[in-house]
Amino acid sequence: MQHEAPIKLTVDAVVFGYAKNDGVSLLLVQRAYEPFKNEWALPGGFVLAEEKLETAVERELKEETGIHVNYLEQLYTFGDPNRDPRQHVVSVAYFGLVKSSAYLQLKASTDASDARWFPIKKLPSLAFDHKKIVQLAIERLKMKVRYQPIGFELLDKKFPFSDLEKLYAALLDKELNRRNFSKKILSYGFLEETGELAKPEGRGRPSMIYRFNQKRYNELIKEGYHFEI
Amino acid sequence: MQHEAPIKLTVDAVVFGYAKNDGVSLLLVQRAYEPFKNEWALPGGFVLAEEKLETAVERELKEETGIHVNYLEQLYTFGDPNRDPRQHVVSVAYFGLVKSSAYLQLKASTDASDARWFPIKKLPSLAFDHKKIVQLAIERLKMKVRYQPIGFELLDKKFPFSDLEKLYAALLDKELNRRNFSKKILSYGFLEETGELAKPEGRGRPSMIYRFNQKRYNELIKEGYHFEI
DNA sequence: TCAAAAGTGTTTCACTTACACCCATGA
DNA sequence: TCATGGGTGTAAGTGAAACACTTTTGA
Repeated sequence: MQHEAPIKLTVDAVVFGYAKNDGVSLLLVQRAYEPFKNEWALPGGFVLAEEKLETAVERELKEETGIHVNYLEQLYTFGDPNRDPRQHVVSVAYFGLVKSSAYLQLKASTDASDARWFPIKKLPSLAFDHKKIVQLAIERLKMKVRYQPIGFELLDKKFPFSDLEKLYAALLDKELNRRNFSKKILSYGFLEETGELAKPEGRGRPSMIYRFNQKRYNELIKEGYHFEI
Repeated sequence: MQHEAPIKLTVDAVVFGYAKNDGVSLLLVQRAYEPFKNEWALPGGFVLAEEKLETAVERELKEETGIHVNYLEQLYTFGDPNRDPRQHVVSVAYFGLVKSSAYLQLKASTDASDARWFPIKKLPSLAFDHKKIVQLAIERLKMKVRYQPIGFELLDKKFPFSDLEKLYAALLDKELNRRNFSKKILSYGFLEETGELAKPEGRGRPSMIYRFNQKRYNELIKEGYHFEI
């Protein structure tokens, strides 16, 4: 057993963003070195000694993309001995979400650079086993959005109601009855009207602007409430 | 950075069993060495070079307890730098279930030895951060039992309907309306009557014996079915 | 023959679903 | 003034919850 290469530990981040035009998108970076040089991959890298896993993810995201996520949870740990051609590398994958504003920011600052958003319907081929990781993350996102208010992490603090509707339609991948969607989600009581109206784009009545009330949501959870779309 | 101790990787197994008298129980081992010598801990240990994580879990379980689980899924990865007093050890925790028969077997074979079942309502204090791991696993078990048929992994192939009822009452930690429970779970169609009757214990009408039809369940899942208690 | 445990029929109520209609805006 | 997108009221259908009753067993 002596002199065997020890198992290495990395983290990878599957970060989703949302914009009305692109739909749900995934943050990818282009690899600068072998293996898989020039291919697209998840942001991530080795965990430093004495470093927390979450810290490692946030550090790598900052370094490689400049992005700060406002939601982060652990996804799954991938440990197949040959997922990295060089040696046994175990990777703890995280699942992150950014608000629309951060989404647009990256788009502006790194145009033609090595970090980019890809709509999840048009993903390039990916390095390592990252395709598998991404698939799992997408499943998780689609499942989770149904019973936890993570949809709001993809929208700005204030958002037109119609955006929320479009986001859910995109995530659940089906058209939903407008009437029933609004009745249901408003009935929970954690959405607040701001009183503002969206400025109309093209024609049609402008949508009302809402805000997610995290405090109210936490109270409801304490009361044993359980929301589901 | 040279000469820093590399991060070590371990696996831990949170294995649950069920018996009518003890309720839901957790499999623990008594540590033979420092640190935490003689304290109770989750079965587990270091991942070998080129070893899959699941293989490592199953190997450690076999070595330390002789138990073979019939359900195993990854739970969470714990990576806090100081969760082990010796050095930075990252542990991938798994969540396992064994059927009643295996449960009773361990009870018989290792009586007064170093592996034992503890009812989850009467757990001893645990080594490392294992208490936290166990809490997460219990939450997962309670959540998951509501929308996935993992309850059957804790019962034998054939079981009296009343056992299923008691198991669910124990897991959900509330009394449930007998009439409605049976109507609901039987309506899904993945439970089969065997035609047998349980031999009565004490007085009262003997319960009918059922069997979980995994094939039928898989079909239902494919059809987009989604069960929930 | 009685208490205990298990099995079953039916009504009530709440919530989802579906449908229809009204309102505000730009072209 | 009309097409488009957004907001709202309500009837019909479906399924869970509650309740009451029957059956089978050992004491």
